[in-house]
Amino acid sequence: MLDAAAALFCTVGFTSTSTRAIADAAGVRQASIYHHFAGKDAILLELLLGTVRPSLDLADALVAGAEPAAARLWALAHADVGLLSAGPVNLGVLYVLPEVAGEQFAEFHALRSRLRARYSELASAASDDADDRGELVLGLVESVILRRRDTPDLDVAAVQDAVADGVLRLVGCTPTEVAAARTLPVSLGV
Amino acid sequence: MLDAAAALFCTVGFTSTSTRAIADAAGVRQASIYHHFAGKDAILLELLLGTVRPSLDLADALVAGAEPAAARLWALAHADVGLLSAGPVNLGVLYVLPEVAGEQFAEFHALRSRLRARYSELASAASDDADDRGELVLGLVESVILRRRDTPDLDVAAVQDAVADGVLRLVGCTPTEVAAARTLPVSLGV
DNA sequence: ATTATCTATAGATCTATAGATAATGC
DNA sequence: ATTATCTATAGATCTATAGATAATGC
Repeated sequence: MLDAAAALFCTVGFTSTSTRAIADAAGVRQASIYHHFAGKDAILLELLLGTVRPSLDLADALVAGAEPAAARLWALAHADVGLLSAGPVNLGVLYVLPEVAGEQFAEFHALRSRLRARYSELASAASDDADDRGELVLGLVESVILRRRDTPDLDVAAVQDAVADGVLRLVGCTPTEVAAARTLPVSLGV
Repeated sequence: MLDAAAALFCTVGFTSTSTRAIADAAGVRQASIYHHFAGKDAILLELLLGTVRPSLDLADALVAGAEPAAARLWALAHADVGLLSAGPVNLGVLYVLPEVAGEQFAEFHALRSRLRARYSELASAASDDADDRGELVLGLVESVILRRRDTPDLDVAAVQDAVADGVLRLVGCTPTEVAAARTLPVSLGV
């Protein structure tokens, strides 16, 4: 049911997807949706939480790590790009839906805020500059959402490397520092 | 009518906005919409084209410019962040709507493809590296869409500078080169 | 004459609930 | 006994068209 909804929300759109369409794709009757979810909003919330929670768990672990900050930031960006690029559908597009601005999705926004804070912490630790570049860095990572939309068949591994390297350049690392961070194994990374 | 639709599409959502809601906001009757537009899709297309055309015009002009590539890239990123941040509503969110993937919006996608190509040209010219970093650069620029969504009251001028600087770091410019590119006036820039 | 707007409406949805029936777990 | 599913439907939309009326341009 969640899988069916995810596929429809990401291709047809959230509001364009009727509860009947979800039910048909999931092989149940329309009314059965309401036994499991309060409504379409609840389905969307569950999908959103499912995408941000793994990122936040990893970010929490990496922030507490002992490796050089640049290496941890590289690992986080690399993993998040992987999460956003993986899966049969581009769930990231759901972040941007105007409908998601509503109060019903406060829990999702709270988690995403925490993820943003983790990026800021790592970016500051890895940067020589005083500016907070966490926003820029998260922006570059999440730009794979639009990128995947434009080019559905991305070379995921290549994009992961390119974005993670770009993140380090963005916070001010020199090419030498970037190369060092990539080769350094981060125990908790992916 | 377009303004009313823009505001509703960006806040309520595209499919959630009925032709009646647009008409009410514009102060006309629901049926009158159909005298000016074939339907809601046509309104959305017009809005999308209106956001990408100014960017593309400037990009075309800058690609043909004679200033150092880094300065031209900085100016383009700066201006595009301004365009995406300006205006009463965050029109950029419309780019990501699943509904926009359809064939009806081919003209928009064609223009956006050309803009992407311009970014690639400038990024290659400004970079010492062989990789095409145009995608990363455009991604960083467009990340202001999500950023504006999370923080509606951005300091536009500060974000413009921060993103444009970030773009140059992304293509491999040193801090000295970045500083040089910012101070150099680009005749066609904004 | 042309363009813009209006009223009224056909026809097609869509959400969410009520109430019945089947399946499952203790 | 509880959980999951079903059928049927009320009530509320929503889009797009037909046809009438007003405003505008030559």
